[in-house]
Amino acid sequence: MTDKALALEIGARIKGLRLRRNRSQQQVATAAVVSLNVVKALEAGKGKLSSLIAVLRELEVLDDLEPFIRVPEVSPLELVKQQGKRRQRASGSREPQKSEGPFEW
Amino acid sequence: MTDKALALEIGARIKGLRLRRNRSQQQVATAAVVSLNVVKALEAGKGKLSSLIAVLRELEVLDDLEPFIRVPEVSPLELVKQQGKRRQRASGSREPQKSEGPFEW
DNA sequence: CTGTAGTGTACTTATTTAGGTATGTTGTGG
DNA sequence: CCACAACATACCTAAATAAGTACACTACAG
Repeated sequence: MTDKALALEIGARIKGLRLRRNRSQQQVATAAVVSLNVVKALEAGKGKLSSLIAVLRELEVLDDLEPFIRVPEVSPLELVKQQGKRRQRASGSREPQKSEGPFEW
Repeated sequence: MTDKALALEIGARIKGLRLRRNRSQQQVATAAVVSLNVVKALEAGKGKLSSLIAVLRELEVLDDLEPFIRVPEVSPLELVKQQGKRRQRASGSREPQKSEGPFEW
């Protein structure tokens, strides 16, 4: 699925949620404190991240995004194994940009 | 949690995912076919929806968004009960938008 | 400790989005 | 069938983002 197609899917989902609640674009826009154009744009797969958040909050579906937000907690015990230091920057290799790097664990 | 705070959380999540894979902002930007500035913006909670999708795809976490995309399927049986018609517009109430409570002088 | 890649901040210009408004089409209730 | 709210499309101006480039700071490998 292309990026564009996914954006359209998200827009369709927003529209579906809105209709399920039987609310007009104008009502949602007003409640989310954005313009009517913003709601139309989002339902067309366009717009800013901040606009998306505002509308999703109004539609009360922000919880569905938490599985993404959630960070796999690392126990304090694991932190010790990591010497209590978390990576703040990438690389670590002195060889500059080796574009493709396998992701092993 | 405010919209702004949530946007920052998402940005932090993106950065965390990137570092977990030990990839630089430039590497992710190039792979996602966006500019370095876009990755920086996203990690700061800003940017467009299309940019977010491109970067999340590159980080291979688009699957985490599916629980949101997923539409609660309605069985064909339920469709019959709904007379096979799905709402295409909101309202249904003949009472127009009661914009603001009565305006008193 | 040192050199440097990675990152944050900042600026310019091009493109996109936001807000406001206007007009035409159509789903829907009555 | 009819009236009208809901929606789509379009245009304008302002604001924000995207892309490119530059520079200062610092985590971190050696």
